[in-house]
Amino acid sequence: MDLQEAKYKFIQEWGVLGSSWGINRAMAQIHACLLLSPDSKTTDEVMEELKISRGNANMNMRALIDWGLVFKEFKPGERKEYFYAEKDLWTVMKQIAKERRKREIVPIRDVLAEVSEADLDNTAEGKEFKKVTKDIDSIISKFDGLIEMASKSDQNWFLKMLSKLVK
Amino acid sequence: MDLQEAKYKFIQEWGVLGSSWGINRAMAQIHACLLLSPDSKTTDEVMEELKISRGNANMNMRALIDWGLVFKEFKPGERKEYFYAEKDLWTVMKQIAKERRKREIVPIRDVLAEVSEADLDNTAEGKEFKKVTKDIDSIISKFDGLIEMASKSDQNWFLKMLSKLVK
DNA sequence: TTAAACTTTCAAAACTTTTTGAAAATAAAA
DNA sequence: TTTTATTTTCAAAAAGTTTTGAAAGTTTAA
Repeated sequence: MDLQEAKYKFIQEWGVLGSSWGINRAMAQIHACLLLSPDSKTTDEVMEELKISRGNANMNMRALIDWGLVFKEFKPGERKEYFYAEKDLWTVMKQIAKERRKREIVPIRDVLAEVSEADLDNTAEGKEFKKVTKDIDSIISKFDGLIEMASKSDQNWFLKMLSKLVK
Repeated sequence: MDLQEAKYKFIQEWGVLGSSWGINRAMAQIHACLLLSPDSKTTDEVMEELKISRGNANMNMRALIDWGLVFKEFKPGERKEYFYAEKDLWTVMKQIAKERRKREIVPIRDVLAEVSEADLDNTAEGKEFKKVTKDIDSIISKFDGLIEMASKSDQNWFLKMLSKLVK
């Protein structure tokens, strides 16, 4: 297997993985493509490498910038914009965690807080509802705390902790 | 807010959350519906509560059984099948982690192992490829180890650890 | 200015996933 | 048996998502 083939395989699989995490295929593939590239790339280069349209490339590149995973760069004497990915994987993980926290944890916790105010009667159903939602909130709040800690910690804190834990 | 309204809100939001985790809305909603119910429910009851078709209910109920999150029950003298959800959230989390490991971690690790065999030349691109894929595998292998540990541990091990960690 | 290079937008098309519902299969009762 | 209750399947429809590409917008250079 040569580099081109290896790159192709990895990019494809990164796209598949992205899809099962609610990130669209093109976005994940652009991310993989930039991650693997030693230099920053233009929209045209990405379009060419992934065989996608300009609109698609532009849209998802901007989503990646929005997620804090990709940055723009301007080269002197060049009119085109260049893009490069955050390479430190600890930082990448932190960014993704932060972003998902905002999109997923905050909304569900809001709903949990809202329904905890509900005026439930003392039926079996009411009790079960209270118990289950309380349990869920307790777990989610732990993850939330973990993400907050991770966001603030500067080193590879979480990864180092994981290493120790897993041995 | 009364119980019905609170249940409705929670079920809807659980469906939304599921979607961004690659679990389809109906499957997540059925799960929520059974989680909240003190008793097991028939397909018809679930169809009625969530306003979904028989085919949809049947299909997703079976997917939940497949994931090990829901079980069938037969009641004496009754022909209908009853379904109930695993209520212990630690067990639910373990099951989900196991299932996702199989579907996501294993395939990407297979590809990473495959491409690590690639015969890369000593270019900047080749070096970057090696570095990035090695980094990713190292992180994924830590998560993989964590999930394996969690699957084997019987108590609320992970949640307790999280509690200590987060304070 | 104007023209050229480039980026952004967005409606329509292509594609993917989910849902429906009726028919087929299965199981239990009469 | 035959009938009835129930579950399963699956093709087609609906819904949702992603992608395209051409037109509009923006920026820079001449």
